[in-house]
Amino acid sequence: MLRLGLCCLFNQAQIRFRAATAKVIKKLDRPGQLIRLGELCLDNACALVAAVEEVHRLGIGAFRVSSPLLPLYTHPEVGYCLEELPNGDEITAMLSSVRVLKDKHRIRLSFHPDQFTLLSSPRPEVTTASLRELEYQAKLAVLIGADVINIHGGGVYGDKSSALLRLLQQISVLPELVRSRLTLENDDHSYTVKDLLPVCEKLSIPLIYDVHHHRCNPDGLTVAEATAACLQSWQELGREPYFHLSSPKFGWQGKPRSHADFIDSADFPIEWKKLNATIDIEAKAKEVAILKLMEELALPSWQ
DNA sequence: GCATGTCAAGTTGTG
DNA sequence: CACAACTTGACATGC
Repeated sequence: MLRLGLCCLFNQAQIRFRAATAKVIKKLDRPGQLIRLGELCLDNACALVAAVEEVHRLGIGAFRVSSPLLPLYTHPEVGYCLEELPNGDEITAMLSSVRVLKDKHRIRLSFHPDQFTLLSSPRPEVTTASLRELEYQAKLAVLIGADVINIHGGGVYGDKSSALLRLLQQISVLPELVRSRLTLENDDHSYTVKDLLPVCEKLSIPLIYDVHHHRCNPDGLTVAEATAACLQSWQELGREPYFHLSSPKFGWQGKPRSHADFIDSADFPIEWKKLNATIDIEAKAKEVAILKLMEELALPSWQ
């Protein structure tokens, strides 16, 4: 059976994740910082519990957790670990309850580190910071029971084959907690499914197939072929395949890259309908867009 | 209250 | 060269 996934935020439901800027946190002394950050973390852990409850209630089967769930965790100056926070135990307990709840409701959780997390950069400081971020997300993934940390290929730096070699090398030496969750996704201007497949195959890393990116940045493969490649990469690991879907904001003329509020059901690859898989829906209207798409395509509720 | 400017980070493409 | 886009606005500030 197919399950659709919500990305990070809600539209209608009153569930909000809090944020902080380093500039403001830096004005506090260290104990003050840890108190403030601890409050934000606990609020966000509570919001994540509410998020899992809410997607279950709506019949949505997956949720992408936003990267700054623990704000500024990996910041070079104000970064911290849970053990340092005065309410660290409480936060850890709340995150564990997310795991229990998502198991109970069979909700799949994932992470998608943002654009600064790259494993193909020739700059060591970029790689170091990316590793730190990936280790943070893996630690969080263990706590809440997320099985996916998904990244893009990153930059090309004028030479794609060298960049792919660096990507391959960096992934191959990742700590197991990260590597066992890491996935690669085709993006909309540099790395296609065709580019990433050899890396995925060599490393036994699954591929997340984003059909919208594929349509923006084609590689000669058909949607059916890219779908099959994605399926195989997951199924040989005995894991549930993962896809991304969105619709272009201004149609396919001009610049189709930014995401529309809703999904045009014509953009849904019909061959996906019969799969056992997760499809993250990237649409500005969030859960409202997912419910609309489920209705239009007569997809069953995930409960 | 509400409008507005700012926020850790990388890379690419557009105007 | 500046700036938007990327998976996503939220928060502090000033009126």
